[in-house]
This record gives sequence, structure tokens and C-alpha cells, in this order.
Amino acid sequence: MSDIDQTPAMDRAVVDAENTPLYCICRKPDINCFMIGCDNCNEWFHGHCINVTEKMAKVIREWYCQQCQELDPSLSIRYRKKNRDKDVEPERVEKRSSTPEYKIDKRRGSKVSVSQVHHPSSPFMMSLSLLHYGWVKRSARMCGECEPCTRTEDCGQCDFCKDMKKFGGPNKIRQKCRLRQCVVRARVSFFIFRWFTNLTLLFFFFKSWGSDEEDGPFYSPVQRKKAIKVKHVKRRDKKFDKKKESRRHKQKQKHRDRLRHSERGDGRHGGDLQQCLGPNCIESTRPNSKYCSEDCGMKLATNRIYEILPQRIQQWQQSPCIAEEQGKKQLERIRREQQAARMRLAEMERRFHELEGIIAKAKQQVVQQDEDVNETDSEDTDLQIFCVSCSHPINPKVALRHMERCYAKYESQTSFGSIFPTRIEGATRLFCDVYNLQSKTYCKRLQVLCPEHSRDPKVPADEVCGCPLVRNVFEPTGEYCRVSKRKCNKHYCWEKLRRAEVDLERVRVWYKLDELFEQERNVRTAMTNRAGLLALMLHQTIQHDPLTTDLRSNKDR
DNA sequence: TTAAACGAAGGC
DNA sequence: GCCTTCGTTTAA
Repeated sequence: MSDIDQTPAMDRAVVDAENTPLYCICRKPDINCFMIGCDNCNEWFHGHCINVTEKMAKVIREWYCQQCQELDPSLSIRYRKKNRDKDVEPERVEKRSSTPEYKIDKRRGSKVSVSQVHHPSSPFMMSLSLLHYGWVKRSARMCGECEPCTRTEDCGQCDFCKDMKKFGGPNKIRQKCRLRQCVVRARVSFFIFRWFTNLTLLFFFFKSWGSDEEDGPFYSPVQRKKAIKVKHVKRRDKKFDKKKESRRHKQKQKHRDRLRHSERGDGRHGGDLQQCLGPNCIESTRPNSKYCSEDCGMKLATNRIYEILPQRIQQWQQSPCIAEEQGKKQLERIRREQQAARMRLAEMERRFHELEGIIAKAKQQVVQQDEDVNETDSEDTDLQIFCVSCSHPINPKVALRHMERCYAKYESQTSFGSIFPTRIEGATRLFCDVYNLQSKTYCKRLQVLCPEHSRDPKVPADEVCGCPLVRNVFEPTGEYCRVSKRKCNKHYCWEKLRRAEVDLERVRVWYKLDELFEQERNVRTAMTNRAGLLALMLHQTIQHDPLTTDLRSNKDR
């Protein structure tokens, strides 16, 4: 610290009445313009005061103020390598840099900004000035003074070193050794999280936290940020600044709102006490509340409803509501579909009874022995097929019977149920609905097809098959199969399959009806809520075009 | 937001 | 022409 105190910068860096640091020959504060710093005394100068432009500074490697040059004539302004051969004047540099054949490297032009970025406000300056002896490399990413900057050897251990070709890496990351990343100017992600020690962070935290007049150049993070002048405004910086600006704007807005709010409260009462917002109430509010009591809150809410609701109802009645009209259309469609489903259901019920009539009539037929013999003879016994359930080879003659039994055997080993029993009014024989105590579910197979809970009854020896015979697959002939039921392999379980066909279709229609009821309920709820108290208080249709009174589209009208 | 990848400038 | 490494883009 003693070294720093001796620098001319410190002698000159005084503050004004408001503790704002003063710089330059003009002894005025930083006014957020371009500034350049002397590499000897570290004092900062406004570009316009010493006739140095931002453009000129781009080609300067080391810059010294007039006072330092007078005190030590060996100090001369040094320029970047391309201008090194000619110790050109700033004016000449500017002129030259604007020519097409000499372009300032936009990426690295900030290298020379060491004179500029090296700002007295920087918290690093004082400690780093201790290392200000001897030549060290400086750049936009190197202060040239910290330990990593002075280090010349790569560690060969870090991920950046391992990426390097000389260490056998793929050269993908292309960054310099971690241990050589400048602690002052290296990109934040490269050092803050991994290499900045907690100790250093703590040090700067306490420095900035406790910084006041006595700490001189140590400022709060905000002040520090403000104090750094950036020579090259890059695209990304601009974007970043815009974002930051917008965020700052929002924060300011919030802050203003808060202020306004608190001012309003202060205006009434002063201090922390605020008046209850309840109608005609002069009590102070409860902590973290706008009211002195529940009653006041309720009173205000009631008043609001009385005041706003009539107007909203009137408004609601005046303007046609498109959603309401669409809802009505939807209801009409749903009703039509419900009607169709009911008719289909009635049809299925009719078929249900018709089938029962056919089965009853079939049972009255008498077994005909000849048919049985003829049928057996007509079968091709050489053909062999395989059961779809057990894969065993079976005789086609008994295939239907075998496969039906085989399927029933496997199916009965599993359960298919729901925790709810079936409640369909007026429907008979649909679901099995046998309650399973273990799984606590009701069986949801079709009753006629459930092998788990119902077995096919034993067929008496004299029972006739009775299946209605057809011609060309679909045309009923009015005759019935009169083979003994035990022996008829052609129409095995025909009653069961025909009943299942009808029942399955009935179930489908019931599902469809249920879905339509659900839709109707939803639409009705939406329509009811639309003009409800809450909706009227909260929602509003805004008519943007005063000439258009009907908000519906032409198509809907 | 951060890390990885990569084009390219500058130095030697 | 190679090496180093900065700054930007892209992907996660």
C-alpha cells in the first residue's frame, strides 16, 4: 500500500465535495466518456482533454501523460508493432489506420487498451501495482501484472493444456493454460468459478462491502462496473447491454411503483403506519395487510361488486357473445348425436330380443339323425390345422370346438376388471360384473363371453343345434340346423357368438352416449360460468374497432 | 447460462 | 507456415 501511496496518481486522485473521484488535467469526475490512463502514474485523462481519440488509442501500446514525460524524458509513447518502425504521432496513426491496407484488428485491438482499462477504480490496481516493475506482456485478457500473467510455462495438466497439440491434444478448445489465465482480465467463466480462490473473493467482498472514503480506490461492485471504460463496443456487448438495460428498466419501474405505493401510504399517515383501505375506515392496517380487519376487506369487495357488476351485466347483454353462440351450436350437434345414438340403442335392443326369440324357436327343433351322418361324411379328414391358442395340430372337424375351449381355458386364467360396478339403467346382460375379492374389481368382460366366471352349460344328449341356416352367407333360408348339438361342429356355440355380437354393439352405443353426455355437461358448465359473477368481474371483451359492432366473423353471421 | 468448438489474427 | 490463443458461434 505504501508503494501505491507514493504514486503521482494517488497524489492527484482527490475527490470532490460529493466524494466523486476527480481525474485528468481538468480535475473533473469520470463522465462516462473515453478515457486513457497513464502507464506510469496511472492517472486517467479524458480523451477530449488531451486530444487523444478512441481510434488513436487502438494503436497505442504504452501511453504516458505529459507530466510524466516531462519528469522522465525516457518515457515515450509506444505504439503497436506495425507502427513500431515509425514512432508516429497519434494524428498520423489515426490517418493511417483508416486506410484500407492497414486495418486495426477488431478482435485484438483492445490489446493496447491496457492504458485505458487499467482504471484507478479497479479494485485490483493497488495490489497489482506492486508488480509494476519490469516488462510484462499486456493485452485485453492479460493485465501483465498478476502471477498467471508473469508465468511463462504451461502446466501441462489442466484441460486447456491437455487440449494443446504439444501435449498431444486435439486442439479443439484452443485456450491457454489455466494457470496462465489472467486473474484480472481473463474471461469470467475461465477463472471465477474454477480458479478464483474463495479467499480472493472474500477479500474483495469485504473490501467493497466495507469500502468508504478510507479505502480510496475500492468501490462497490456497481461503481466499479461503471468506472471501467470499454474502448471497443462489440456486437455482443450491445446485445448484452440492451438486455441489461431492459432488466434495469424493469427494476426501476418496480422500484418506482414501490416508491409510489409507499409514498401514498406515507402521505396518509407518515412512517410505517398505513390507513386501512376499508370503506370509511380510519384504522391502521394489520401487519402485511391492506385492511385493519377481515370485515373491512369484505366490505370493500362487496362495494366493488355492487359498483362494477350492474355495469358488466348491462355490457354483457348488449354485445353478442360469440362463445355463447358457438356453445349453442355445439349443444345442438351433441343433441343430434345423442338422438342418433339412442335410436341405434333401441335398434340393438330390438335385435337383442329378436335373437332371444330366434334361439327360443331354434330349441324347439327336433334332431335329425341323417344330417349328422351326412355332415360327418362330407368332411375332409386328411386336412390338419393348428390351434391358435395352444399350437397343437387338430382335426378341422373339431377345430372350432377345440379352439373355443382352449381359448376359454387360457382366458379364464386372467382377470379383466374395474373397481366400479356397471350402472346402466335399463340394460340387461351386458358386463359380467362378478366381484373379485382379491383384486377388489368387477369383471368387465361381456357376460356371454366370460370364461372366468361362467361355464357353458352341459348340453343334453337330445338338444338340437338350431342354428338358423343361411344361403350365400347372409340370406336366411328360414330353416334351422337340426343336427344334435353335441355333434354339430359347424355351429359350435352359435348362440354365444350371436349374443356377444349384439352385446358388443350395445356396449359401443352406451359408450358413445356416455361421451356425448360428458360433452354436453362440459359445454353447459362453460356457458353457465361465462356469465357467472366471477367471469363478469374478471373478463371483458374489448372492442378495438368502434365501427364494428358485431364481433363475429362474416362466416359465422 | 455455460461449455465446447472453431475461425482467424498476431507473433515468431 | 506453424503456434498460440482470442472472440464468436453453437450446442447443451
